[in-house]
Amino acid sequence: MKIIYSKFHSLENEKQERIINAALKEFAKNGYHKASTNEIVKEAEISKGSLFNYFNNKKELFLFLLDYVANVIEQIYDEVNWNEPDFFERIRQLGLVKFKVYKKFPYAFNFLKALSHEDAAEVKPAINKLKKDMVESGLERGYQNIDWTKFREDFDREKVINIINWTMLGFAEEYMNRLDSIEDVGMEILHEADEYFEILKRCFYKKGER
Amino acid sequence: MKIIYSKFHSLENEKQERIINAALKEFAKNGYHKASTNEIVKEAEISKGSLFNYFNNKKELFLFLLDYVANVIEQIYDEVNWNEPDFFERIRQLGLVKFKVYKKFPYAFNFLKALSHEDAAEVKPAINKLKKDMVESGLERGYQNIDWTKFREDFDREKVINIINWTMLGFAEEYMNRLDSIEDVGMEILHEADEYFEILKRCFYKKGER
DNA sequence: TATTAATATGACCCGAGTGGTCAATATAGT
DNA sequence: ACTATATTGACCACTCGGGTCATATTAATA
Repeated sequence: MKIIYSKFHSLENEKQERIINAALKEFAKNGYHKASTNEIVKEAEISKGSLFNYFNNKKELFLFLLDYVANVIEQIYDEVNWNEPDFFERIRQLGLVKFKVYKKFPYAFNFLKALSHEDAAEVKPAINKLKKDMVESGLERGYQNIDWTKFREDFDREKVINIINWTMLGFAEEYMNRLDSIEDVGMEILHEADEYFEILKRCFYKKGER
Repeated sequence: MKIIYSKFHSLENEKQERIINAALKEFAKNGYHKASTNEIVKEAEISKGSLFNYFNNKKELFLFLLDYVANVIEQIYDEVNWNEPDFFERIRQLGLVKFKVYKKFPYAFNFLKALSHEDAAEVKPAINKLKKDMVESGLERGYQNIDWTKFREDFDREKVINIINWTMLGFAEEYMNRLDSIEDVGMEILHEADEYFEILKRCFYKKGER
């Protein structure tokens, strides 16, 4: 049975986002149990009473976030062109869409990542369901339609893919650390990422491929 | 002024390690403020009274750990052969030594990493000092004596180094996630890492270099 | 504008958990 | 046997947790 959270949804958008971001941040940082609703209402600039008016309790708030984030991810996947055959162009697109999400919900990915270490029994089943759904709908699409013939054949493909992904992850993290605030990520990040793509292409594509 | 913690140091080694690891784990996971001394004594299998006998209070315990970890890192650096000119051999060695430390203090690196996000005012100055010292003594040595002529010259060297490092970091993390417990890391990890080195060498070294 | 309905507020509740203490106990040394 | 040292965990004062609710503020209706 699906809960509708009508109280919350009839709020102005900006307030909704403030609450979502505050909650994502707090849960991501501290996990379900140690996350403080006091901290959330302070960050979201609403009163305690309001929060518990929109969501009956902490657990409902958390479950709402799970669902919300799942939808956001779903949306990301829908925006990507899964027919693009060039591997680098594909992850570039994925990066771009993720970047847009990041601007709106800076803590969504941290929240998602933290889920894997979550051990609160009350929310574990919901988390496992989310994971299952994401693997099914996500990895299913995964790298379909990619033109692997562009790649050199003398390397283990899985390892090459890992190197490329870890490079992007490492770059993104290092880039974030360079900034003072998580909020002021600019478009420059993509230019710099492209320079890494350029190197990796020349390493892993056959000569002459672009 | 340096505190000696004589009470603690006259304990049997095994007990010292149990306490250190329990404390590192708790602080790494929860940060200074939210770390619980109750949790630490439970994990270390000592009584509350004992902990506060060895260390007068939470802050002293934390400062002790800072100092201890700094020394461990220092030791790592001393074990590495800084004359080895081959870049990959060098970080392989570093990995090996880190691996040894990891077996003894599984949470030391998590603890160190968590320090950068620590915001407890009571311990901030000590953390900053540690960071300063580590950058000075560590990055100083850094990549000295490396034979850079082995590398292709048509790539930006800094970016290449980043790719290699991020690959190793990504690999290590992925490897850890594959394991059930942080404790059962085996030597196989090095063999698998070597396979990545092989790929990266063929990418970034000039033809014919090994 | 007066009245009602809907929202938003934060002081307050009680239970859980905090860092830290200390009289009582167990162990070791002589 | 006696003393000195090491260890224990019940206990304390206090903070902070999720959640409530009477009151205050705003919006809607007339």
